[in-house]
Amino acid sequence: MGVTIKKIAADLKIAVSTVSKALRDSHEISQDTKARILEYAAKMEYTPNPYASSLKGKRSGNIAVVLPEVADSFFSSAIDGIEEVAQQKGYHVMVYLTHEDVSREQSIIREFRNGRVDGVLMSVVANDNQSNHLDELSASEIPLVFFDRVCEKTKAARVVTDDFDSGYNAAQHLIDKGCKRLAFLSVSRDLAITNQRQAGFEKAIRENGFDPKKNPIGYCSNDEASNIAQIKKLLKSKNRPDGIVGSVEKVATQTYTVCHALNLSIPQDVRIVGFSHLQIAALLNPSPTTITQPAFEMGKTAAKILFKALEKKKIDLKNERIVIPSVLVERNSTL
Amino acid sequence: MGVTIKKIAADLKIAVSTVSKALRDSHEISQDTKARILEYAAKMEYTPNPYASSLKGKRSGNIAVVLPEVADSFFSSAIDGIEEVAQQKGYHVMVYLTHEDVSREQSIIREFRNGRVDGVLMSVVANDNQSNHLDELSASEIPLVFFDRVCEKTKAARVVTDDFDSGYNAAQHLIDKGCKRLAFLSVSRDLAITNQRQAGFEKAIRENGFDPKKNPIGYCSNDEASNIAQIKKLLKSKNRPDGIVGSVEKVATQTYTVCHALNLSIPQDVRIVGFSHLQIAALLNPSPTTITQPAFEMGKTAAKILFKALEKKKIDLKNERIVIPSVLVERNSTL
DNA sequence: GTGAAAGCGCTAACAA
DNA sequence: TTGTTAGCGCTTTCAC
Repeated sequence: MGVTIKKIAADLKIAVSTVSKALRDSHEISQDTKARILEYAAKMEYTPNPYASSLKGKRSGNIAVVLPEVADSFFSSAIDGIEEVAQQKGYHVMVYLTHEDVSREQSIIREFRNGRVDGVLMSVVANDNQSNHLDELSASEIPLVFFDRVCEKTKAARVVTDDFDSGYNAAQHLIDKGCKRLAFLSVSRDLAITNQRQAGFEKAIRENGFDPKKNPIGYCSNDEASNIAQIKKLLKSKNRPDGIVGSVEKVATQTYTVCHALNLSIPQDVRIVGFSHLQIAALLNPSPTTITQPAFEMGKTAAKILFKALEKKKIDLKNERIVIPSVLVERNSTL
Repeated sequence: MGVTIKKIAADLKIAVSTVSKALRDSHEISQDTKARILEYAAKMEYTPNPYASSLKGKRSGNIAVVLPEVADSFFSSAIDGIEEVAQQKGYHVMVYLTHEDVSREQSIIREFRNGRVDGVLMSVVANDNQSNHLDELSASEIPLVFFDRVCEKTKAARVVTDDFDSGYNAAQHLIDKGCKRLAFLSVSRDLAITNQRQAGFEKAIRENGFDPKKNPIGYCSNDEASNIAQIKKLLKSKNRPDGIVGSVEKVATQTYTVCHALNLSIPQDVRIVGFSHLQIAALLNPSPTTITQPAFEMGKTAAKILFKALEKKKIDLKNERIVIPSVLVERNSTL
């Protein structure tokens, strides 16, 4: 092990409690001793053992970020924002990937019960209508903040984007550009955010007097091949849609792939709007019109809320709800 | 707090040590008591406090992954691979971002001195010729494994790709396609991997009888705007190169951006090969020929090596060196 | 086969 | 102002 308080105390022939207090800059300790201790500690490159103090009811200094995946520009940017705030606050970030698997999510969450982390930031898995594990966590003393993919049933702070409006805007944009037959590609009936986006989409459909039956909703999965097959089927159908809203980045890029494969030109044959956070959107062929989500900001904000809860134990943030708007960035896929 | 061993012992009116042993399936404990304890623990949803046992010389169960950034498909895939192995082994992954800043890297590493993590996986910052903090870590009992961006001076296990050969292949591929004047875009004079790639590039230049002076090496930075300006200057010069090797993903996409801005056609005016791990490469305009690095595999392998060291304390892996080859994927940027 | 007790590094009453 | 001591949850000798 490294240098401990005990060793410093022994070397300096003083009590451990004196050292402990000096290191925490207690007013009880004289300037002289404080200086002597601080200097020696610095010289010895003392670093406190975080887990020893966590045992004494203090914090471990670790927070958890639970995500469906990391190979998605939305989530990686969110991590970026979270890590930035955490580093600033002296906290450490643990990353967990659920790969859209509820049972993994459950076992991950359940491991948090005994002090591993002080707080949890999370985006839930799709296809999940179980929320016991989340409710349990929410009921514990460990603060929980949802970001992006929230679980509606569970009481917890949440940071989301304006999903309903974005879905509406995406559809309306396609209609404005002349599309007559839209399709919305969702990923799950159980995911609040895509349901919101879908609801916005449907509102635009109705407002424009379109027939909902002719403007279908497709449900994609976590399996690339089956998504491709499904989108292919959609785009080969007699009544092929001429405008598509991709509710998450993955289905938007998969739609691109299918269009390339079927030799459908974007935007001539099909116009596409995708929810996305791609840095390199401008380089795609053609560059996609996107609903660009404030991923970095959402991560940052979620982390800030969490730290607010961590710093002042009293605050109850369960009703906190922050909405950070997305932006429709027009590019060549909807010319 | 949650349920502790102490509580279980009290409830069952037995000694804490008995409970502890039963939970670790010690042979000292009778089947009966073991069963009774295990059942009760399960019922109470007992989860051990990981940090209490870490204090007793045991492991915390946490490993650190230190990266320059996460918004890069190479690093996010690497995290994916690392997290997969870690979850399997029951370890937890802490992510730290250095943003190419040595001082951040130093303070992050120095925080590892006192038990926060059991082991470290890392890709070093560019522009760093200081390695004291890495040497210190390497000398400590905390095992260290470099992946991708290694520090040559520091003794530690390393997992890399075949950088030299990949650089050579990239240049040779451009030459095969008819390029007469190449450029290599590096990111740092201090980064072993890009230096290796550059050395391979230079070998191809020499072997083909090209004049090194007319096939320049450019050094990009971490600042997007200045890179764009630099690449712009290169591509506007009288002796504009007709073939470019981008040594990391970022400079490759930046080169694309510049070509679009200057109305240079790829591959007619300039051919491009980029080191990259982009999932959606096929969708770019035009689709780029890439040196595709085995990011996921590298992460997995690095993690496996680390766990090998963690499980058997004796092993010294400082000389371990694993090379996982990259693959040149030909697409339309070098037609 | 079970239990009592010491101790990991640190904090916080309480005593001096 | 400084020191003594107990204890956080757990593991591990060593007694019984």
